[in-house]
Amino acid sequence: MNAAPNLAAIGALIGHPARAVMLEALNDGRAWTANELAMAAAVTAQTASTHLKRLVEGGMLVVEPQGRHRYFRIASSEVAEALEALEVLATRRGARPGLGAVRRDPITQARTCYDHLAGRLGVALTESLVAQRHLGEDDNGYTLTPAGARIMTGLGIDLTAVHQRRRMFARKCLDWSERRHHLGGALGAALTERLFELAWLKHFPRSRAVKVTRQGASGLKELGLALDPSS
Amino acid sequence: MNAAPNLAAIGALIGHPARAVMLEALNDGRAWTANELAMAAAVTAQTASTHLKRLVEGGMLVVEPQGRHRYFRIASSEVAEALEALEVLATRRGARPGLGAVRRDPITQARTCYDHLAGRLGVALTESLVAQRHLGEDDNGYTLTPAGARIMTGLGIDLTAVHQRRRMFARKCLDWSERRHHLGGALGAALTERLFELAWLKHFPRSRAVKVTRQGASGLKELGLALDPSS
DNA sequence: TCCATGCTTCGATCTGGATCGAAGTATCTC
DNA sequence: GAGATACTTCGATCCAGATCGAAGCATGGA
Repeated sequence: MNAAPNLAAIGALIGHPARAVMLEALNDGRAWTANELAMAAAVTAQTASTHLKRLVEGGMLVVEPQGRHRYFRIASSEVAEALEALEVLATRRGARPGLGAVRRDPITQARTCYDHLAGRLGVALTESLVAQRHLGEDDNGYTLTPAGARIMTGLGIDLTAVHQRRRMFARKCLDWSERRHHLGGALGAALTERLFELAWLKHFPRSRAVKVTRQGASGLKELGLALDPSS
Repeated sequence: MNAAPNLAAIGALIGHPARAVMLEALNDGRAWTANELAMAAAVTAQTASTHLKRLVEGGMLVVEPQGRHRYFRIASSEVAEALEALEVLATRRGARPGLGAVRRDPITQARTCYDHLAGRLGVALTESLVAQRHLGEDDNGYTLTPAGARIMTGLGIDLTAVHQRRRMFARKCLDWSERRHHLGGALGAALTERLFELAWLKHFPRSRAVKVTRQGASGLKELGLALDPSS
């Protein structure tokens, strides 16, 4: 049994500029309409339609009709993880944020990587949680300390439900813009979701980029969590 | 900063049939010559040459000249992990081994997935190590028990060196042919390498497929490790 | 040194897939 | 019901990239 034909097919799905833009946009974890994706990719509605059809048939996206609108989103966390792995490679070969430069670009500052927080903010929060000993590190990723469990529960996160999800609990996720780790896995997703629910985070319009709200900044400060990575 | 152009470029590298065959072949962890890869992909040497050049420039492969021969191999474990993540997706959408059928295909039986053992054998050994309590499981992957450490050390594996590698120690790696986990990470790689060194495993010629030698079967049996997954 | 082999480069040919104008279908709003 | 909007399908056009024959360069062996 040879996997190469299907590997090539998946690669080809990702390997076209318009489709890559769409996948990137959808990696904010939200659902987008066909029209929004056409505009994001700077193609006509009919071109977007054929691309989206291929992405759905290829298992990368799922579509939900709501009246005249068709909402597309990434099909699974497996798809997101594969895109993430490719992004790490893509950044290694592409232009990378200068080492010394402080980038002000909203995407590198803070963004959602499907369902968890990435960018400078993602790295900062993660490292802060480690420094405060809310997160430990073991051979395979992060662990949650008793103090960390109290913080999460205090924020309203149901840790039992998080443990029961069929994915890694607390993954060390290599951040493509920072080349350091941010918290992924079920815990990273739960924390990020909760911070959005609390309105401590919100999205820039039509973007993966994320900003910390005023109440978020003060809430995170109270927890002793930093908004900038240590140097 | 938008990552889509580079994402599309990486996808396109993988997304061509001849190149996908080459990447698949190289995922056995060995180095192949340009001619061997041309034959694997059923293209002429000149076509292979242009493809290989693109894969090297794209950071997927590295090349080492040895006299007239040029040996290509996968550039890093990050590349291998990205390919693996895509393979999981690719199998989900492609023809999948029938549930009830017992596949005799050497690739699904046992193969190397870059640097660790996969397929039925990889899953069997992993589950056996878990059943014998040589491996534990935690939130993020596998852990090595004291009994497991004795086994590994007894086999000649330097666990200190394994711990120092900059990658996950003992990863739960979803096997694309079995839809169950096999042992990946630095430990999976070290164990597999050692089993080849001991001549307990050997490759089918020019293939990712792996066979257990007679001494391997008896050595593994002595350790109480199964060659077939439990049902 | 000559011949064989491995590999790369060059240039011409071909094709698969992206693209968009036009048209059609479905849903929404007044 | 009419008009607007969202989206899909159809068909013609175009082009980027794959392909291989030919030629050239590098290495190995007799």
